[in-house]
Amino acid sequence: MFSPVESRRLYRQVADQIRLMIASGELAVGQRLPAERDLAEQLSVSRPTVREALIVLEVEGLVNIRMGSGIYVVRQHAAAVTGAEREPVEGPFELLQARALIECAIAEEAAGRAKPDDIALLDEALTRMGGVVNDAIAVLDADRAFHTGIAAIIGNATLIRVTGEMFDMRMTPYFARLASHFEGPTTWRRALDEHRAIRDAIAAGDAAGAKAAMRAHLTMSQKRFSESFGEEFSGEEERGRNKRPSKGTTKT
Amino acid sequence: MFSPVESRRLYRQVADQIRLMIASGELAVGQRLPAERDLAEQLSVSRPTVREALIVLEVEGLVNIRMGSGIYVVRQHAAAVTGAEREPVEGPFELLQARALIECAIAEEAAGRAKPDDIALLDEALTRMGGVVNDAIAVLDADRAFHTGIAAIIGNATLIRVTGEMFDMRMTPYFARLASHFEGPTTWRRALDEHRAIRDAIAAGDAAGAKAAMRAHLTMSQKRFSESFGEEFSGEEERGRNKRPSKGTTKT
DNA sequence: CTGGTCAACTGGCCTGACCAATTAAGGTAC
DNA sequence: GTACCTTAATTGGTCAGGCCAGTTGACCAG
Repeated sequence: MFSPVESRRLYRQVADQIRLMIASGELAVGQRLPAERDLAEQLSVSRPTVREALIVLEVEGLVNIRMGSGIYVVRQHAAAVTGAEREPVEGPFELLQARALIECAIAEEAAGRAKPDDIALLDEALTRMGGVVNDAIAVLDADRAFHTGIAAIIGNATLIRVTGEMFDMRMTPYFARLASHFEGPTTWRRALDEHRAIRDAIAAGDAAGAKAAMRAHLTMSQKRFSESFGEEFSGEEERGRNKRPSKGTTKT
Repeated sequence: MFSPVESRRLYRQVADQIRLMIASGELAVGQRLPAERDLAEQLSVSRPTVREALIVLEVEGLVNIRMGSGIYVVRQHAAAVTGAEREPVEGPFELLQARALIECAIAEEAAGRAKPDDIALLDEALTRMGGVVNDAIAVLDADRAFHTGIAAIIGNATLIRVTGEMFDMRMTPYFARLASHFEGPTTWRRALDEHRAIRDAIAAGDAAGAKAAMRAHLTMSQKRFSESFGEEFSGEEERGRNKRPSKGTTKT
C-alpha cells in the first residue's frame, strides 16, 4: 500500500514509447522504423535494450522484423494486450459473463454436429476430471479440455483458440488467488455433474438443451464464485501483486 | 519446396524449446528455471539470445521474470500464441465462421439492451465509415469501431476485447495481402449497407433480426472474399511470407 | 530470538564486435 | 539501351565479456 516503486524495466519503457508512437499514428502502418542502432541513439539506450523492446512489440504483433531489411509497423491497434501486460484485465464476473454468451452459442452449434468420436473425446475429459478432483492443477486441465473439446466439435481452430484463451484467463495471479478459496473437490464434483448434463445434451443433438446446460453451468460457476468470498472484493486493491507467493501452500 | 532451411531466428528456437519443456511438464508450474547464464551454456547460445527468448515467453505470459531472484513458470498452456507467432494461424474462412458464431450471439444480446446512447455511437461509426470508403485504413478503423461498438452495448470488457482481437486478425500480413485484392469503395459500400441493417435491427430491439443481419453480413463478407480471388487459394503455399511487398500498390 | 550485515547469486543493461541477409548502386556483356 | 551480374553499404542476428542493482539466505552481534 505504501510506495508503488514499480521501476519498470528499461526495455519495457522503450516498448511502451514505441507502442505509443504507433498508436498515435506518428509511425504509420507500413512505415519502416529507424534502424536499431539509430533508435538506440535517439532513445539513449543500448542496442540490446532496443532489440528486447522490439521483440516485445513483435510478439504482440505490432511490428514485423525482417532481417537485413528493417522493422515495419504492421498495425496500430494494441488488440492483444498480451500476457503479463494484461494483468489489469477484466474482472472474473465479466469474464464469466462473456464465456456464457460465447460458449452457449458454441454448445448450441456443436449439438447439431457432434459425431461419436467427438463425444468420446468429451467423455475422456470427463472421466479424467472425475479421477483428479483432488489435484488442483490436473482438474483444471481436464476442465479446460472439456470446454475446448466442445469448440473442437465445430472444427474451427479460431473458436478453439478463443475458448482456450478465455479459460486461461483464470490463470492470472489475481484470479488464481481468488480461486484457491473456493475451488475444492466438492465444487469440482458439482461442476463435473454440470459438465455431464452438457455432454448428454450435445450427444442427444439437443441444441437448445446444450445451450441451456452450458448457461446453467457458467451461471452456477459464477454463483459458487461469489458465494464463497463475495466480501473479499471490498478490501481488494492490490490485485495481482502477489508478493511473497507462500510457496508451500497447496491444499492445507 | 526445396530445403525447409527455415533458419528461424535463434531466440525463437530457444523460446520454442523452453515453451515445449513447460508444456510437457518437464518444467512444472511454479518452478524456477535455471539462471540465464546456465541456460545459455546448456543450450550453447549466448546470454542475450536466452534473454530475448525469455522475454518472448514473458510477454506470452508463460513465465514471470523477477529481478535478482529468477525466472518462474506461471502456467503451462500456451493460451495466447500471440502476435507474429500466430502467423501459421487459422485461415480467413475459419476466422469469419468464428466471428459469425460469436458476433451473432453478441448482436442478439445487444438488441435487447441497446440504449439511445449506444445507437448514437453506432451511428457515429457508420457515418464515419460512409465518409472514408476511399481510405483503406480509415474505413477499416470505422468498421472495427462498429463491430466493437455492438459488443460495447452489452458493457462487457471481455467481449469488446475478443471482438476487437478477432477483427484485428485480418491485419496479419497474409490476410492483408489477400484483402487488398477485393477491398474497395464498392465492396465497402455494400458492407456499410449491411451494417445499417444490423444497426436498425438493434435499435428496434429485434434480437432475432439483429442476429440474422449480422449473420448475413459476415456471410456476405465471406462470399465477397472468396469470389474475388478464390482461385488464389490453389496456388497458395507460402502463406504470410510476403516477399517483395510491392510497396506502391495501394489501390491501383 | 531478533535484528542487521554481508557475500553469493540473479537479472538488467552496456560496449563493441563480427556474421548473414537484404538491397540498391554500379559495372559488364549482349 | 537492356538485362544480368557483381559489389558494397545497410540492417538485423548473434556473440563475448563486463559492470551494476536487486534478491536472498547465511552468518553474526546484540
